[in-house]
Amino acid sequence: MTERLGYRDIKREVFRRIRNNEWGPGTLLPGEIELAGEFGCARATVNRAMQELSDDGIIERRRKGGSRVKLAPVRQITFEIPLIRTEIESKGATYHYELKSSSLPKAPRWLRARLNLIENAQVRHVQCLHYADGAPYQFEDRWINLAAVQRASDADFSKISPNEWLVSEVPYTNAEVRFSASTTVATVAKHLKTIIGEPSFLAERTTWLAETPVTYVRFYFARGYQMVARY
Amino acid sequence: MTERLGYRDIKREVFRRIRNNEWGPGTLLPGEIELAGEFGCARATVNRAMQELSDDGIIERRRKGGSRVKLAPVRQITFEIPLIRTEIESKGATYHYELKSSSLPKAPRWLRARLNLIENAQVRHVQCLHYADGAPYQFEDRWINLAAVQRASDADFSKISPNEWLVSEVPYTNAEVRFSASTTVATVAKHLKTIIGEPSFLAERTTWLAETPVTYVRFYFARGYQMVARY
DNA sequence: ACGATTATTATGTCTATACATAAAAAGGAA
DNA sequence: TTCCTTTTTATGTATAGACATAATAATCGT
Repeated sequence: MTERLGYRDIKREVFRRIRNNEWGPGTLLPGEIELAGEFGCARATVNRAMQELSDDGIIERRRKGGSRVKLAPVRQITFEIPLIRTEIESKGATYHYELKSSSLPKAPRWLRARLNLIENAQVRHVQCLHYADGAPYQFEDRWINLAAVQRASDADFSKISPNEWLVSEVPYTNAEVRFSASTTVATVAKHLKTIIGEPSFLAERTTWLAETPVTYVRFYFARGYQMVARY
Repeated sequence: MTERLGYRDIKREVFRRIRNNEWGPGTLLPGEIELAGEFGCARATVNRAMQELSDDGIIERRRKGGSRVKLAPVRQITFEIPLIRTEIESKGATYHYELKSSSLPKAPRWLRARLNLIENAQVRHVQCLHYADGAPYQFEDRWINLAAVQRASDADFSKISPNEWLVSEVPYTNAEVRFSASTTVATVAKHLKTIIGEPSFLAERTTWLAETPVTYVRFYFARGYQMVARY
């Protein structure tokens, strides 16, 4: 008696054939009913396997057209974006946080443009530093739109970072992230204890709650930082 | 008569309640049977919705424990990594490619260590440049393990980039990608026409076909490059 | 030959039912 | 109490059957 196959087995086997070039790029794959016959399972089981392969960007599926192996594998990388604290602690390092400055200015013009704020809009501006094993790891330069998160005006960021505070206050947001290589400027160099002019990995994030702009933040990483992903 | 609800509707509605803080972080959600009752559909339909919310990192599910809203929304960013040519052309720019150097050296020590190659392993080393609207866009510095891809030894990279050639030769691979901010060195500056010492966005990719190391490549991006993602 | 209509077909999704499995909860022995 | 075993339960997965839907293929009238 043969083993009973689950959708994972089928997914694995179909992927194996694709990887071994038994089914090369562009090949029209057997239909779900045919595969179900071969593997001795229900069509729904094959369907789930193929659906996931499609989600993973391995195959392309069209009604009536059938499934075929993707020609140009527009492969996708997925990065998990944890809290800085989690990231540091998961490396086995000790996390430590320090508030550097905090103010309630009117939003400067460039920020108003970026977040689409009205003139005279008030924001909270916070700068802070995240340490790993006592060494500066990331400098956070954040602007919070008070019209979106009123409680941010009197929140105490000396113990908890604005990052973590916001996650607990406004958990589910849309965001745009930009990664780039920047030149370290004096203010950042002072905190990260790096040299002015050196390359620094920069992550910028703009966040909305539905349509309302919530926050814009720049994360400057210490020298040598690498963002890693596997797929 | 009420509309018939599909798993997308249920997923949307559950997510809406989470976002509106009706179900805050950590909340234990109703069980699948209960939700199926509320929405008037089969448990399998609710199951699919919840499964996807779990994949998206919105909720956490455990057998017997039930589903709960994630405390720290470890949301994930997905970058699409198209071919450079596709990336450039999708911006409406004209793509142009130029081979800069090509050789068949023995793998240097650092590469052997990285790809876990035997001593005296032969590799193909290719340097080339990708242009957008005539301006240097990305410098590609690639090493191909000939033991994994023999045809790479006499492939002609003067017309087609090693990137595209490899995609058609070795379709589905595992890869590790590292992004960082690097200092522009002389050789790269010469090709990208930037200044030595300037920050440059660097992407490194190591690729395996099953267990066999296939290629290691460095992509140096021109000044001002940003990698963008939304979620 | 050509355009419009109709038939066919592979995937998309839902349902009801069943059993599997991990993990919490309850119970029992020491 | 503490540790071990048993029960319970929510999710995980498989199945057969049904209908929906999009897109191709076939047909038909001109």
